[in-house]
Amino acid sequence: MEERYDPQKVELKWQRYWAEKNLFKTEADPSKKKFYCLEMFPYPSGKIHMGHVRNYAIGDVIARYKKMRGFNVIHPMGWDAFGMPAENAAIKEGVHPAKWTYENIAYMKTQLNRMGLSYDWEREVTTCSPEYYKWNQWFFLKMYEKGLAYRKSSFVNWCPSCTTVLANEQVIDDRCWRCDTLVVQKELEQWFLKITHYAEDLLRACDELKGWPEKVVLMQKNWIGKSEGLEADFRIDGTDESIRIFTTRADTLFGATFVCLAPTHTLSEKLVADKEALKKIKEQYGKEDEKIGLFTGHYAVNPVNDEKIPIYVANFVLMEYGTGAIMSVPAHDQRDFEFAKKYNLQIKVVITPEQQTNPPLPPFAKGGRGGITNSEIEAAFEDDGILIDSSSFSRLRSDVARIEIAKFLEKKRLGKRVINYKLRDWGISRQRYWGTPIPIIYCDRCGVVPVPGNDLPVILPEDVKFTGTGGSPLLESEKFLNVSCPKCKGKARRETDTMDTFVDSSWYFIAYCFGKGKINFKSEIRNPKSEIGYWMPVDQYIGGVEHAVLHLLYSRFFTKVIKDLGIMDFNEPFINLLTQGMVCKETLKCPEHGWLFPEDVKDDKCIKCGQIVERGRTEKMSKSKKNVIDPDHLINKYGSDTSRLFSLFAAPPERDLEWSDQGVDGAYRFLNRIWGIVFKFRNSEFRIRNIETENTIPQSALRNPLLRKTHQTIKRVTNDIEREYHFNTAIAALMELVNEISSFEPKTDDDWKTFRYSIEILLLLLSPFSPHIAEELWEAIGNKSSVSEQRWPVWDEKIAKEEEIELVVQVNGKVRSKLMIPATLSDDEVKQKALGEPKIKEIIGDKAIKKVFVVKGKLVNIVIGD
RNA sequence: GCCGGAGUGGCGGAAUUGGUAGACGCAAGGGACUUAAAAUCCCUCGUCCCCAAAGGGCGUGCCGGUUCGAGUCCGGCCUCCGGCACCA
Repeated sequence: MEERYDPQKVELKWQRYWAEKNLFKTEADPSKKKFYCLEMFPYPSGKIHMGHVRNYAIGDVIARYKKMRGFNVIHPMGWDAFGMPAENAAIKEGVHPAKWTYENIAYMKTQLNRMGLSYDWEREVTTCSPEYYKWNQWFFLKMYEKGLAYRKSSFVNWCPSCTTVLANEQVIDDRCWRCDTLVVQKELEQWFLKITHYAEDLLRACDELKGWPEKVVLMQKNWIGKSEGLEADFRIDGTDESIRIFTTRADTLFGATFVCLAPTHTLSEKLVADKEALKKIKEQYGKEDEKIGLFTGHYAVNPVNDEKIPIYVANFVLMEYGTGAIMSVPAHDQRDFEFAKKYNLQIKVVITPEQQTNPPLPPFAKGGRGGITNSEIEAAFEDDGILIDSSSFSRLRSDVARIEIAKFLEKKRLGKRVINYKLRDWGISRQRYWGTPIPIIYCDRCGVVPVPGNDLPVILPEDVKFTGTGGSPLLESEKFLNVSCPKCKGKARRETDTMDTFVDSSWYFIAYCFGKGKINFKSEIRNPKSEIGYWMPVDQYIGGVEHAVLHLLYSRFFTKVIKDLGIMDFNEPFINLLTQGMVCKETLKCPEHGWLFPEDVKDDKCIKCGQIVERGRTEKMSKSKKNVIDPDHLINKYGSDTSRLFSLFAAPPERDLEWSDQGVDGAYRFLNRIWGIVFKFRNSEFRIRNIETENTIPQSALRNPLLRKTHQTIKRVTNDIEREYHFNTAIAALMELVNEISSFEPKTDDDWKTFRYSIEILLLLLSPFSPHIAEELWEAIGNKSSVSEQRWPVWDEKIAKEEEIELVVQVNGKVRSKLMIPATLSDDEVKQKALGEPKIKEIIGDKAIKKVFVVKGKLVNIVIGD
């Protein structure tokens, strides 16, 4: 053994050893209890970043720990390999997306291996390979058969820069989530997956997600956005037609003073004569900055009171939600209020706050009831209250009135109670090349024809041109485009759109269950020996919170579809979810040169201009803010054991982690100290006398403080890992043990045995966090087999227990004294000890003792009078 | 605006059920070793009063409450961070 710790040498050695022994290969074994540990697979962008390091370090600790606890652990990794950056690289640099992607994968795989992660690489999946995406197409066809995949024309978010459609959730503040370009609306024929079919299931099952962070469950619930309301028919005056509206506020129906249609509503086209004006509204559709409307020239009849109210087309009414038409109640809805003000429409108050019914009705109705003019109201009153001016429903409370008015309209057959969801069907069409081809053929004679199952996969052709202008390169590929119709054998064309990459990641965790990446879902339908049945669901999923809605919701949706196909029999894919925090670092900003790298700053000054540099707040690592740490550099300098250890020690996993270069030094020092301890042991006389491992603790050493500390540490580390993976405190406990071992001077053979034993335990406990050094030192103290094949140690409560405790004595809640007492004393004895303490006697003096509280093993509080 | 979460030393963070606030680490200061430096080891380290010690006061964003006892529970506020946001 060398005196100096050389992480590069040690890590390479053990990475080779693990690979040669194929130590992390797993096979289904129904006799063993399984544990599925999964980290979100990366997009192969070129290099891993610190977010990955953290994510995968967390997952690896869990996988290694569970393995030592005796579970049959499946811990796979793969590549989310379709996506736009590959195509952008093709356009910019002329590299084919496939080449670019596979080269990135190769490099990133070496990076992951350098981290010492315990993956079973035989299960690796790559979503851009035909063997993988074939099943995207297969699922699509299955959904098509069941009516869960359909095509419709709709307005979509269009990013002019990426020349593609974006999902609603890919639009952030009206801008493209990738390139920040302002998104415009464009009408296209799109393929949709009917996730709304499962809206209620997905919502209800949220309550089963006990192992998920509450906030993520809440975000899912909000996204699904269930609301109960009423659909009501407003007849168009002078015609037989009517407008169906949706409202959650049936109690305000008497306050409706106009009706608004979405610009794309079929009736808008019918009712508006001025097509130019309508077109303008359409262009402004969904724009949040301004509400604009257009009077149709027609009137609607309010079904509750037969009042005639004007019909408008308004840009703020969404076609996608409810019925695409609303009744407007400006007195009780802020949006309607703003619209009414702008177009000078009537505002009628019908709800009044509960406490203020009598006598005045401010601030809404200064002039009493009726005849209220626009100028008298400053804002809509949106809360529930008591109904007024609502015929026989007046004086009812809002919650009651909603039901009563709904019943009334149902009886008249002019309305019905309905449930609405914010959740929309999932538009999966992308006008992009680097994705899964949608397996559909368009025939002039037969129309839309699905590709027959036996013809899968529809291969993405490689010989296409990337111009960067216009639409998808597939449009130019005659070979791909022209096909004979599967039904009539006539001339037909292929669909050229590809699928949203969220489809790929919606089932990859199931794909890992197939050994050696041989995915075959067909053989899994109603298969009692299914490997999916053994491995799924995922016991622990770990990833960034940025996927709290999209990826997780889509995966839940796919799980339900796959269950309905008879492939699996559980509802939810991920039992436990851990959303790790971001990796952040201090930022540096020069007033002239903007963000600076740390090496551009000397003595708090910018090396370019000499101006004082502002130390900005710590923010998520990003290239643009120049506060990133490159994992390659880090591992070259300190090794992966140190990198992993620090990222686990600096903060609990779910919280943001602030990167600190000195903190990394500290972690490195800690590993060096352990190295030093083992080196000391190796060179000890005891070791030389006992070449064969001596590993029994003699009876006479059972009360050794180091042995006690060792058992206390097993307990603490185990509990900290079990208690929501609090690795930071687990590592702190290991540091305490190392401090204790360092200061321990073995003299007798018993001492040496205890010394060796505590080192052995230390290495076992350390191994999930920093596995390479643990292996190396495990070997150095004389063990033959790999540390990762050992069982997790168990503590003995009797040994861990302290013989003496420090008793805190309080008087009136203030700490006045501390004394050591035997741990075995009864409450009464403890009380007497406390009262007998000279200092306490002095404080009490002749004051009356009112009460004495004894907290077992901890403290005594004596309450005295003045 | 709505819905969440969080505020603890110079810093990252501990405190598991209401029971010693500040574990562990970082930084800082002092010392040992060394020709010197690095590395390593030892000591100090919330704050105020006191020459110092002993001792004591204050202290977990702010104000109040419950309790023998509150970082932890309750009520009200402030600040910061996330998510959602014309969803009728």
